[in-house]
Amino acid sequence: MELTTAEENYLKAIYHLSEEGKKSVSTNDIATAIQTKPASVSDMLRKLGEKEVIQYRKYYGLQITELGKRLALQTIRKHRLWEVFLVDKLHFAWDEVHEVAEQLEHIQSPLLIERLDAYLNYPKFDPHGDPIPDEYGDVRSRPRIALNEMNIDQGGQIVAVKDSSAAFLRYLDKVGAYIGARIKVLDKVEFDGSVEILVDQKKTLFMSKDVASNILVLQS
Amino acid sequence: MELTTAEENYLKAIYHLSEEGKKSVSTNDIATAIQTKPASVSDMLRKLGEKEVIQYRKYYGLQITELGKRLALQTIRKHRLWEVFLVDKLHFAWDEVHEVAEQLEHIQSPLLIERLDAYLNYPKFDPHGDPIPDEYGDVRSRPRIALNEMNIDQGGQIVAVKDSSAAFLRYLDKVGAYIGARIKVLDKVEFDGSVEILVDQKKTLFMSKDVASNILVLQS
DNA sequence: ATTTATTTTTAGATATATCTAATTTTATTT
DNA sequence: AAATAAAATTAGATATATCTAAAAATAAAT
Repeated sequence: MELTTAEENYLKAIYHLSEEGKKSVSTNDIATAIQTKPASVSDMLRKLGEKEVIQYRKYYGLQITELGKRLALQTIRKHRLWEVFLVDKLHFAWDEVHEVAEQLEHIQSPLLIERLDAYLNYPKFDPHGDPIPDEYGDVRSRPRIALNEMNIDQGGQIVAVKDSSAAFLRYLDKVGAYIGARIKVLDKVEFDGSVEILVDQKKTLFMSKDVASNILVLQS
Repeated sequence: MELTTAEENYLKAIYHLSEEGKKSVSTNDIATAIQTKPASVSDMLRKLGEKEVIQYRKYYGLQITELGKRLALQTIRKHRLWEVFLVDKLHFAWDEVHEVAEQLEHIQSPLLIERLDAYLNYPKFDPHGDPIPDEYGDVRSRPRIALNEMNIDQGGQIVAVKDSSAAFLRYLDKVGAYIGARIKVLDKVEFDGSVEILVDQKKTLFMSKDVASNILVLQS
């Protein structure tokens, strides 16, 4: 089963929206996610339905099929592996990789991905801390918690960010709260939800609730 | 000027056929080279003519323009750099690379190609022995200069070291002056020949003359 | 339960890239 | 030079992917 680049992009968006715990994925949601118009989405949903990567009934909504999930995860796997390559090998910054990976993820060559995976040493997480599915679509996801929801004296490791906008990533980089940093919660201010944390056992950092709620931590 | 993937493929074929010393490139030749029908070629030639990458007069034939040559060479450069990557880094056999490189050559990202070039150590030939054009389409290599001989405000990219002892490489790695890093000379101290440089537009670095004179820079 | 608003879909256009079949132009032969 | 062959182009279709504007279906509000 072969998908076009456009179809892959739609399916990936549908997968992500489905995973976000929403009861159903709307045509409008997809249009927003993919920066297109609802009319185009309707058309594409019909096609994806015919290809049986989603179950689609007009006006009723859609559900991604097992086949669809498998294909979406393959694309996500490729995207994240390329991100690792760009950051680890080509010294791209976190916030520079997305656009390029969006293109690279559509390259068709199972051998290429197999070799790339090996070359990168079978990474389990991308530079944003998101898990990389294996070739069968399995993910080893660990339980993660938002930084602002941790208790005082609890420790852990920053593994991902919710908001991966360039501005936010630049900010994190600047204050030294990189993916992989070991942190510990020193204090929480009830009033505004801000937190004080210790980074790598040396630097203390104050963070607003807004910032902290966008940082995901693997508790230890 | 932006070309579509199809246009890039046609232009590349036209460039190759033109280089083969033939007096003129025929519609049929192109159709054969690109595995398509003459009717499709006629259509595309009109479009390429409008975009001024070729000079085209119906029934008379075509000639690739300077602009066309430049764009074709850029695509060829990308194709051959990816081939080097696939063979040198991912251990593809030389006869397995073509198909994948045909896809990779269309990825749009000047930064990616710049970094890839650096990562591969500025190869001059691909695995088939064909020369890799530089970013201007030239096959000749540009002059490199020792870092301590650059002028203030001049920028460039670290491309090699004279002294490649382990100790020196460790030092470079530690301060973040890796091969491929984009640098700019911020200041020079007359007294001892030391320099201050900006690395990747964020980190400033001081270097003694001894260190700087062992670093070779490709000026931009 | 009607009316109103929102969401979704369809109808009809546009743009790219391709094809087959028909036509036109150029080249070759007699 | 007229007839024939070859090459190149146009006309008209098809397929993908998108859009705007209109219509249809569902959801929300009075």
